[in-house]
Amino acid sequence: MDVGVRLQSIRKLKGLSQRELAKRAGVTNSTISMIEKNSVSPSISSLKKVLGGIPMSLVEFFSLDVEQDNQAQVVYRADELTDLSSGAVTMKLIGKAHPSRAITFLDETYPPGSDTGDEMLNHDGEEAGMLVEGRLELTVGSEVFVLEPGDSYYFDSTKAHRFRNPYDRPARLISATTPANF
Amino acid sequence: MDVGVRLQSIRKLKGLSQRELAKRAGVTNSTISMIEKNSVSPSISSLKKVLGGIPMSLVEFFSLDVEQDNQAQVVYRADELTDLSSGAVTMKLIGKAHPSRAITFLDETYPPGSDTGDEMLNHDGEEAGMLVEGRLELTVGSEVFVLEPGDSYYFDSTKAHRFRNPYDRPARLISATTPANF
DNA sequence: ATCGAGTGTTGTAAATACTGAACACTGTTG
DNA sequence: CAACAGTGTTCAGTATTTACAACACTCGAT
Repeated sequence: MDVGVRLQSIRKLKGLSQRELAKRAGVTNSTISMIEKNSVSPSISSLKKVLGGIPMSLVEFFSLDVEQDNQAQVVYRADELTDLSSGAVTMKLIGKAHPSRAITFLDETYPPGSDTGDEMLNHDGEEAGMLVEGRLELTVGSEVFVLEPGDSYYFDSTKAHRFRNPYDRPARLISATTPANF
Repeated sequence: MDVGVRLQSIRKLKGLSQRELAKRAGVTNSTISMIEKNSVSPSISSLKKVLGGIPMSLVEFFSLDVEQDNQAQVVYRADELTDLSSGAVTMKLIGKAHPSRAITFLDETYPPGSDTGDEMLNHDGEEAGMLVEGRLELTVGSEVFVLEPGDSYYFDSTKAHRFRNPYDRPARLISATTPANF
């Protein structure tokens, strides 16, 4: 985890000295010194105060650890996607080389008659997508929508949701979910 | 922020008692009691220990505050998207009704000859997309790729990147970025 | 109704984090 | 070189957090 190293790199990135950051944050320079040297494990309240001087939220701060993956494959040809299909629905994942990815980006095809059941409620995360071909029925909570090509959606993954294709042509959907569930 | 309330609701959601969570986490029940009552502000190390008993990461824990937005618009028709175009490139944002969204989900059109400059390096976040129509040139770091319809990409936003359409037909791209920059 | 096992909430003492002031080290200026 | 303004580190004292143990309470079962 290494809170100290992370804080130090952020601080230097912003071009701040320990004293300067300390003044903005309302703590002493020694506090920052000790945190950066990992000689203490700061309390939430003081870390929050410190980050307030940057400024940066706790979420942003802790999100930075995922950011060290690199050198991974960038472009995936149409035939290189990872197949995650379950049942009739074809789901292809972009970014298989990113082990700790933040986004699940999918190319999904719903053949006529296909259906995802209600999904679990996920207690975090959001979901967005755009229909590229065909027509697709989307249920979110108690609302039902019919998507046409070019139509899109955005909702909290906490809400119960379901995709269904009761039409006679396949529907193709490009979607993004965060955080990654797969 | 209210760390206490959040911890308590997560713990109850998992069906754990203070003592049960304490045992799994390797702390005492009184610690958890006091944290939940906000009578102390736990240190990072102890909060991490506590969350380890759930289990849940610090990122997940702090991400839960954003999750309270609800009742927002779900489906956006093709003509309802927010236009974010800058210069020649047409960029349409899905999910304008989500003020604190986690994903920037865009429908982008690059006319022949268009180009995004090198973008700032963003020190967090990831980026994915799939080409739907036309051809498009993508530069990431020192590598150059030509995307065909159905081809996709995934990379860290920290890397310098640029999109360019030197061809004679418009290119249409669907992309997702996290965290939201707009 | 009492026992037992569960719950969450306190005191007090030990452990840990934070402040304030000193220190040692750089680079710049006169 | 000396004075200075900046840097990060360290140490003693103070403030806060944590463990351990006792307490009060609820709920079922004997």
